[in-house]
Amino acid sequence: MSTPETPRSTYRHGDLRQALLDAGVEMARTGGPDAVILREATRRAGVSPNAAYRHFADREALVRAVSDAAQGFAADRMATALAAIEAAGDAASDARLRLRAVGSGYLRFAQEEPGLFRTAFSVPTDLDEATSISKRGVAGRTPFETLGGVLDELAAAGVLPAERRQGAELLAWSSVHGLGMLIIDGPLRGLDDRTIAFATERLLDLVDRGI
Amino acid sequence: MSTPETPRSTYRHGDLRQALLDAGVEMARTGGPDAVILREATRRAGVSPNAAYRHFADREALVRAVSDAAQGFAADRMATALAAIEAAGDAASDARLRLRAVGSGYLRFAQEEPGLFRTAFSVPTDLDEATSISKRGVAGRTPFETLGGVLDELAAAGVLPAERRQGAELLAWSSVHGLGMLIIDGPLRGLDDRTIAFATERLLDLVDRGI
DNA sequence: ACCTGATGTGTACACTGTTCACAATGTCAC
DNA sequence: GTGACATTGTGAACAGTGTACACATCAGGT
Repeated sequence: MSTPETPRSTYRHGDLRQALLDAGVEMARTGGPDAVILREATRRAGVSPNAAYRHFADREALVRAVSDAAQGFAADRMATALAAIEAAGDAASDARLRLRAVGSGYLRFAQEEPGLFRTAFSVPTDLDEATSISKRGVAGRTPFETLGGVLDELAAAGVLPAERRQGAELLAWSSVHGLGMLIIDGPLRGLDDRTIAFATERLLDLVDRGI
Repeated sequence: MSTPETPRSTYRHGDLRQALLDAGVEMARTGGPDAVILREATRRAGVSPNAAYRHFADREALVRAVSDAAQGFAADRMATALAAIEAAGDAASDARLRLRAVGSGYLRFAQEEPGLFRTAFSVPTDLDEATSISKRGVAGRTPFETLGGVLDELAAAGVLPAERRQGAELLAWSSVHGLGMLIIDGPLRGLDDRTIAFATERLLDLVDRGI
């Protein structure tokens, strides 16, 4: 598991940065940000420990890069959840369904990939970086932008009063994010899937009523 | 800062467990759970590194103890916020005000003591331990119990429909907790106090409408 | 063919958590 | 009292971590 694929004949690695990032993602997947360990990443890449410093200033920089990648994965999960919704009813109820989809995609990601979720969302980042390219999923949007898009739809459909649109990301995100954290390593940890699914539905109800 | 108070003449320390816990709390206050470092705690207590193992199985056990203590502090903050509310109106609006107080106490704690907040609420604990004695504040209640009490008042006053009372802790807690995490080291980190206060009020509005 | 910058290596240091054998002390039965 | 025993603290040691410094190796432009 921690052995390099092949001893590598060339002096240069080729794409060490990416290799370190990939290794970091795998470690984060199993143990969250604290499990991202620099030396182990270099070991998996089949390279000496210090080689990492040619690509990342320090361990924290690596963890941040992993965090960005993890946010991209989260964005993907949200996007697929969105794509699964077929528009049928009027614009208003469609928009509401889509907000729910975003929330449940986010929470499913938390449940299925707790390590990556924690790495994505509990590593310090500033708000002005919430739209940075490195956090984008394959669809080209960050989680923050994905949520924002759905809120725009809600506002356009008249469900969300215009004066409440600004900053609404914050509220929706807070609620859902909080449940995610509590499920992962808060007091709700280890509850069975049915209970979690139920809690998710009720939380989405709350947001739907309160937003 | 990291030197023992006095070189200690007796072989026995006297109350090493508490001394280690206190040191741990101070470290957590400045840097969160990761900053709780076992050797440093023993250093501050003026004792050899291994002495800690007579009182805590390993570092994780120490961190958990610090986490419990931090939850006690959070409970205190919530209790004082509650105490500041003077009952004036009818039972219904009183109960709603008290729920807001609990939420804003929780969030104030997050803002003023981010390190302790993270230590309190992002260290794995099971739900059945949410009422453990070690997490109690000076008023004798854990944060979970404090919230539960106010929700009982809401239900009694008829604001919260009885069929929605069960599990309501989860919803309220999730929302507020999420905002706390986002403020501390999520994308909202470093926002000014006014913005945070505004976000808090809006989030409490959401909970008030949606619970 | 050389120079230069980029990338990887080797050695080394301070620090961490943790284990093992051992020392000092309190406590309790007799 | 006086041992025996359990409790609590010590010392030396080990593996593992992040990181700095000097050095080696190479790719590409002149």
